[in-house]
Formats: sequence, structure tokens, C-alpha cells
Amino acid sequence: MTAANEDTIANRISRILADRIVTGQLEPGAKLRQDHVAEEFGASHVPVREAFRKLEAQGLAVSEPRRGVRVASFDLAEVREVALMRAELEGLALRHAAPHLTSSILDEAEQATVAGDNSRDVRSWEEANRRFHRLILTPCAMPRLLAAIDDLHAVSARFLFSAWRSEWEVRTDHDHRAILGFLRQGNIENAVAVLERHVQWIGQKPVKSPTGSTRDVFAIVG
Amino acid sequence: MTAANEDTIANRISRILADRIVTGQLEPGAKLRQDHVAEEFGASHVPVREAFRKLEAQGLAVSEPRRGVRVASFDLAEVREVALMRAELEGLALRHAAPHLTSSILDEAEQATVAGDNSRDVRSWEEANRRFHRLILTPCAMPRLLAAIDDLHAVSARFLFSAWRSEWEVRTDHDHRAILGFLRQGNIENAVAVLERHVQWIGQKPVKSPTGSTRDVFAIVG
DNA sequence: TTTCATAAAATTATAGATAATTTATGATTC
DNA sequence: GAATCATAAATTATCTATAATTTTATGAAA
Repeated sequence: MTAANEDTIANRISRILADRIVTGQLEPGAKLRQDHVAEEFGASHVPVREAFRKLEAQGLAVSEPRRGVRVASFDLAEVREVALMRAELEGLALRHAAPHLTSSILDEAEQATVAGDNSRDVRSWEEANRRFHRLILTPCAMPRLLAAIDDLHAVSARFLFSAWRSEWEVRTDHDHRAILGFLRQGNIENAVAVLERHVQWIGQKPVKSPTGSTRDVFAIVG
Repeated sequence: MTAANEDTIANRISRILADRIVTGQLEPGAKLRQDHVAEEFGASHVPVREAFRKLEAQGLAVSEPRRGVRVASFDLAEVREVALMRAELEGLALRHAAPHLTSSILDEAEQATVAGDNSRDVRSWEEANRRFHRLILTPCAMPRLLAAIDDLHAVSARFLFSAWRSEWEVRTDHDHRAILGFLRQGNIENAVAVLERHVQWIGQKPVKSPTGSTRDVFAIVG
């Protein structure tokens, strides 16, 4: 009973909307109307506005004064930008987390990798992938850094879902295994190097548009 | 006339409060009471709450549901964390900005350095320093990265102001000049290396506490 | 005194209502 | 028929009011 009340209505709304934006249920550029959202959640628009502010800070929505807020759009340039930022920050985090990694953590991370390899849809792959990254980075004990990485992960996931919304081919994550291998050896710098290359790998995939022509879509797949 | 209305009340409040927090007028841990703030700005507490949310996202305030919001506190560990993040992200930004730097931009950056050297108080030094960093990084044309760096700068500035609130000794910024020198030569990697070391330099300074004993305070001075 | 329970005050969080602004609609003119 | 302007509808931003929660103050019992 307390757990439910731990959280404010605004937070709950922002979490759910964030999920919808990330998974692509809410498309880039879509208008977020405070009254509609308020009605859906059975709340007034005050907490809704606060939720919008949080989404704005996370880079998932953009707001123009007096004109309302829209789901943030994104392009290839931003995909690259986010990938570069993640490479730097995750590298930093891993360098500081590595000395505190236990073999039980690494085993858990390996399980997450296996779960990712066996995922039959994007959603569960993304979840497993995120779990892997969180597991090996959290011991750095830098809350601000981890929060920043989390936000970038969310944006990465948007790209991923927009490209691989329905179809998803099973694949084996060699990078994750290489990282774990180096970490087990205590070879931190090699682990960091692979991780930094890994998160910058931008997947490319031809997609049929409604008109029949094909175009390439991109997504971070690390 | 339009410029004043470009901005929402919530944004104006959050900007002013952010400045107070950064400069130390509002001390770490201080309670931010929405009704009081609302009254001061002649507004209701709805925009005040939105301003609080923005401060929270910037890491300048922390909010506990149903218990209100306080000015975020910080410790040496966080100083280090922010310095490390700045090093990585500013390095990344400079690497991508360098190819687009013109000699006129570098001249402006040099002027900012001179202005910093001649500053007789922390506030104007901080402003000049921030101008320097912005000038050489903005051409990277990565909005999300620049926004993240800006937020980290604000937090750095808090540390700075808390340590050097009143007294400020004039000093010459050799790092800035070295960076400009390398950039003028087109030696990007050396410029990045100096910058990354530069922003990680944590100043240390003995301060007399009210009891008479002295303790060391720390601040990023880059 | 100290501790605990209770009551009062202060404060937060949400809801409902109002004013101001933007977007949509349709008539009028060129 | 396209463009422009005026009007209406929708939507946002804000304010006032109410309910719920937490903190502070008060006083009785150990």
C-alpha cells in the first residue's frame, strides 16, 4: 500500500509516456495534449504538465510555450551523437566499475547476454541488453553518470524500436562475450575499448516504405 | 515586448533559482517552499512546481514526494564525478568542433581567457571561463552533448562558488592558452588532452571555519 | 526530565475554474 | 480559384480552492 504511494502521479504518467515514446507507440512529432492525457489517467492536468517537463528533460519530448508539447523527433545525426556520448560515458563508467566487479556479477551479465541471444522480439532483447550494460557499469558508484547513461539508453532504444519494430532476427552477441572475457582476465582497457566500439555500432537495415520503395533505417544495437 | 513573453513563468523562476543555487545564495539542503517562492514571484505554485521539476532534472534540487524539495547537496565524490564526466564529454565535443574552428573564434576565445585572467571576482571569472569553453565547443554542432556539458558546468560552478565565495586571487590561465596554441597548429589530439586534464584539475584551498580550525575545500577550476 | 501520544500548523499534491493564446474554419475579396 | 481576414473552437498556461500528508508543537504519563 505504501509502495504505490511512494510515487507521485506525475512520475507514474511520465514513466508510462516515456515507455510509449521509446517503444514507438507514440510517434515522433505527435502532439501530447494535456487534457487528453489527464483524462486517460483520471488525473488533472497539473501532474500531467509536470510529467511533460520530465520527458522534456530526458529529451523525449519538446515543448514550445503556448503551443504545447510534442514527441521529440530524431534523425541520423542524433543517433550518431547519442552513440558517441554513450561510448565516452560507458567507457568512463566501466573503467571505474571494473575494479569492483565480482565473478558473480559477471556471471549474471553472461546470463543477460544469453537471454539477449535467445530473444525472439526486440522488446525482450532490449531489456536483456540494458540489463547487461547496467550490471557491469553500476559498481562504478557514480549516480549522476549512471543516470545520464540511462537516459541515453532510452534514446538509443527509440532508434532501435523504430527500425526493428516487428521483425527481429536472432543473433549472437560476440561483443558482450568479448567484454566479459577481458573483464574476467582483469584486462580493463581492452574491455573498455570493445565496449566503446560496441555501443557505437550503428545497425543499418533496409525497410519497405508504404510507397513500395525501400530506405535504410539506422539504430544503435549495443 | 515579445522577448519577455517568449518565456513561461516556470522557466523564468527555474532560471533565477538555478542561479541562486549555483552562486550559493541558496545553500545545499535548504528547503524550497513552493508557496514562499510563488509569493516572491507573484505567481501561483503551479509554475513553481514545474520550475522545481526542471531544477531536479538539472541535478540542482532533489525532491522527496510529499516532503517537498531541497537544494541538492554535494560532496567531494560528486565533484570528482562531475569533473570526470566533463573531461570525457568536453573532449568528445572538442574533437568534433576542432575542424570547424575559425581563427576568429579562436581570437574570441583568447579574449575570453584574458577577461578571465583580469577578473577580480569569482563571478566574472566563471562567466569568462564558461564563455571560453562554449566558444571552442559549440561548433561541434551536437545540441544534446552541449546541453549536457552546460548542466555539468552549472554544477562545477556551484563547487567553485562555494569555495571561493568572497576572496579571489588573480591568476593566469596557462591551460587555456596551451589549448588555443594547439588548436591554431591544428594539433587536435594535444588540444583535447590538455582540455581533458584541465577540467579535471580540482582546486584545493584552506578555509577557516567559524570554530577557528581550517579545513580544505575543493572546486573544479577549469 | 524523557518518552510517547495527540493536536495544531504548515506544506504538499491535486482538482476545478478562468484567462490568454493558438489553431482551425469559413466567409469575403481580389 | 487562391489569398486574406474575421470569427469560433480548441488548447495551453495560470490562478484559486480543496484534500491529503507531513512536520512541529503541546501536554500527559512514565
